[in-house]
Amino acid sequence: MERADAARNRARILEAAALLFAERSPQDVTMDDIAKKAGVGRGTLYRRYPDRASIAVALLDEHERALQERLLRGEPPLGPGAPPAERLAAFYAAMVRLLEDHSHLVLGSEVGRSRFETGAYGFWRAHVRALLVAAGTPGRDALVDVLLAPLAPEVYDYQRTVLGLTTEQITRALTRLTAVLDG
Amino acid sequence: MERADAARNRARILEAAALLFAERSPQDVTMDDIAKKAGVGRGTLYRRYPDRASIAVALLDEHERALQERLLRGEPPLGPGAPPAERLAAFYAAMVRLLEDHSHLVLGSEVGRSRFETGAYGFWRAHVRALLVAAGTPGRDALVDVLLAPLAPEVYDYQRTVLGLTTEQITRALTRLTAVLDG
DNA sequence: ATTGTATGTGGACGCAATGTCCGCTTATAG
DNA sequence: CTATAAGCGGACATTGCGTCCACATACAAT
Repeated sequence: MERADAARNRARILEAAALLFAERSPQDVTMDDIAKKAGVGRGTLYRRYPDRASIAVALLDEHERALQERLLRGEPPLGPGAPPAERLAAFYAAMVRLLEDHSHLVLGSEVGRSRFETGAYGFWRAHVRALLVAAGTPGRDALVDVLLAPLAPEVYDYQRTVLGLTTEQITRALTRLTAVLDG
Repeated sequence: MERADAARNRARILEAAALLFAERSPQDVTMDDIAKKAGVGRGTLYRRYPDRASIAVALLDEHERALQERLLRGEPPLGPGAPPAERLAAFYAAMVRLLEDHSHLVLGSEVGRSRFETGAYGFWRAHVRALLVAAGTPGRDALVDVLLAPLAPEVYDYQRTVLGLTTEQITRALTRLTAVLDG
């Protein structure tokens, strides 16, 4: 059971981190910045969150949970019921929304390899793999990560920020990937 | 024109870096390690290579050039002449070889966003885009990076190291992506 | 209420790596 | 042989990380 002061500080930390992540590039936010803004000491911060990524993950958590819930029990085509290809397309569209709405958080949490070690990646992976099974697509195990790769925050950020593509263009391109299901 | 001692030191630095990158994880190799192993001072190292990534890029350069040459002027299906889908499949196979043979270098050079800023990425991008144009595929500009995303070193490394997939499995999965060309 | 104690706090501290700076050295040209 | 531009190298300041521990405080048991 969590003590009252601990709970208060956790809330302060998350709030401060959200503000800082929103106002500047995630890797320019130091653990010290977060501690200062939250009004807690360095040790208190490290007690719960060993690094920046874990804070961003905590902040993302609720949004990701909401999407996961819709994937499991929501209406088709996102939820169960629709054909696999349509469900995959709906999943892509939803992920683009998530990336767009919380790009700063996602960039803060999932830099490089750490992306694969989050629980969320495991969930997306299981979901897409199930769709591949349902569609009877061979070579699932390798195809899953291939299909998830374009959702890497760096890729999305590059497409949006550097190339100046719209969310619609990206969503359409991702939708074309559903062609690999039936083949 | 480059002075003799400068050329000697450049060679020493690259050789030392190659050894170090081969023997341990790239991010565990510090600039200081490289300088020490090369027998040069810190300032000498920084004079040419502002960071680890630029050294890895230099080391990768010749291998990438060789592939680029084959893409431009080599035999089909890698070089010009074959249908776009086959050329894309051949490109994927060649990139898997490159990633496999030089994974440590690639991981050292292209962590996260920096991948998109290398000249090599620009080349791969132009190549794949040309294939999309040749195939008459719509939505090129967004599709290019989607098709290149699974070649991100982190993704490949995750598939090989953590999931334990074979190069064949990965190549086959990538080959399936060529389905998006005709559709 | 009081007190005991487990839990939590906070900032000082040591460490490791970065990138810069500048006096010294050396290659090369005339 | 000498002038000089280019290159060298290591000391230094800086920055961020993660730990540690003396102190504080919430909560429960009496």
